[in-house]
Amino acid sequence: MLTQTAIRSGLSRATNNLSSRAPMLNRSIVTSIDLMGATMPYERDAEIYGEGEPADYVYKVVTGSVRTYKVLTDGRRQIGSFYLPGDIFGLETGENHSFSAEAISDAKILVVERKALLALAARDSEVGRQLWSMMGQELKRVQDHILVLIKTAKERVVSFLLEMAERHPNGNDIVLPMSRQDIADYLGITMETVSRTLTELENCASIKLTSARHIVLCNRRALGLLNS
Amino acid sequence: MLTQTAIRSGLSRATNNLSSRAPMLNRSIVTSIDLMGATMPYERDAEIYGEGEPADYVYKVVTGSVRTYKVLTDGRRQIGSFYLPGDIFGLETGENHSFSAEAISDAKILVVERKALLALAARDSEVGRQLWSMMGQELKRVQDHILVLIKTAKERVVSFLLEMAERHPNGNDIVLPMSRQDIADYLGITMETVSRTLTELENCASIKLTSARHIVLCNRRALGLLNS
DNA sequence: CGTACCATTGACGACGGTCAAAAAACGTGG
DNA sequence: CCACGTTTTTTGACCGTCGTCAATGGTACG
Repeated sequence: MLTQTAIRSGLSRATNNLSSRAPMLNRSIVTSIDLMGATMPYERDAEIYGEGEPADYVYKVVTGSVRTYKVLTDGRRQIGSFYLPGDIFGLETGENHSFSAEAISDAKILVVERKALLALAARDSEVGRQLWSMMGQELKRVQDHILVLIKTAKERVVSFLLEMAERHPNGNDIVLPMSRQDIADYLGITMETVSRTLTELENCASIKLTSARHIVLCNRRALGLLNS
Repeated sequence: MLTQTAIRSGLSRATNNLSSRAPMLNRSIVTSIDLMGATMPYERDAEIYGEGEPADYVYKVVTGSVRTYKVLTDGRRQIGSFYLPGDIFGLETGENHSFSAEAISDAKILVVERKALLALAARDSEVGRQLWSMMGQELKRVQDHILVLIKTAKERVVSFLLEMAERHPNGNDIVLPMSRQDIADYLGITMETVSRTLTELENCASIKLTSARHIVLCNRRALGLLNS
């Protein structure tokens, strides 16, 4: 696991690339982050940050993937989101992280100081707007998640597949970085139900399970109908 | 139902109270809104705004209460939040409302122009911070809602009761403005299950149903344990 | 080639949904 | 204030979906 100290020393190198006094107008957050951050490696299942820790850094997935989650008192785990390459996560409105974050697979993560980002936003109102809009996207994502959680098990799995296909570069082929248990904890159902539903979808020729982690959507029309 | 025109004419009176050029430093959003807005009456079940409509106004409950909701294609309704007197709602990051809003009971709602609020935020950085923090509260509320939706029916009802008690001024007495159906659509279960669970809680002496809409929490300790 | 780990499948039961009826609460007009 | 009709809530009976527990099958990695 990487220590906060390791992150700091990595950043001290990176932030030298970017004079914090130079004006940077009309530059998008996404490109700004790339210049401001340092890339850090995390291995499979490594914690990136824990729930309740100070949210001093903002993160962007370079390679690999990430899950954010909470664990209830009785041990049940709820996954809040999956983050794929290009996604930004860990940006909070409060002082502390409200979820924990872990690498799903070995991952390279760009780490940026939060205060550097906020300082940039203060100088460049365009960046401020983009921060606001990112919060909005996050809110929308969570609201959509709620709509998934009131559906039947089959609908949840279909929603998940369509969401993943949407976020995936290559059309109907999906390569899942996460385990069945991760999917289950994201959808609020059990691993067994996820597995059963997938084979059921395969039986009605809507999908093809090339391997456990590689799914092909064969009948998007049928999936759309099943999605509520 | 109130028209947009009616809102506008009400506001034209109100905004005259507040010169938009006068500096207003260190004033909280909540008090600012009170001065900037016009109070409008809505009767029971009246629509305040619809999903997808331009989010040109921000609202604050004066009396009565409000529900925000979405209706899925198959008719299922998901209630996003309940808003009680003092609560602010309808603030969006995007241009349009992502939920619909209705008065649960006859209500008086303070209506404020969004752009007036944003203009104020631009001049007064404290107000900007408060807007940011309100978004954060909204995000937290939705995230907590997700955690409720993965629990059992009994736990959901208990969570709901505790949430309402928390937001209520007077200790263990809860007066619910909303119907069983509203509660059900908020918790992702059926009306019947809500009702059954409440009588079950009454049978084990955790609550007392003085009337259908008036609930007394008798054994907070027991309820806390049931909340998982 | 063996050993974990992960995914699938099966059997069974419980929780909660559905449909229907009864009871209670509410509002309105006499 | 009461009688009546309407709406809301409660209760009952039944059944389907999904969770639980357990065994089997598959895959990756040393």
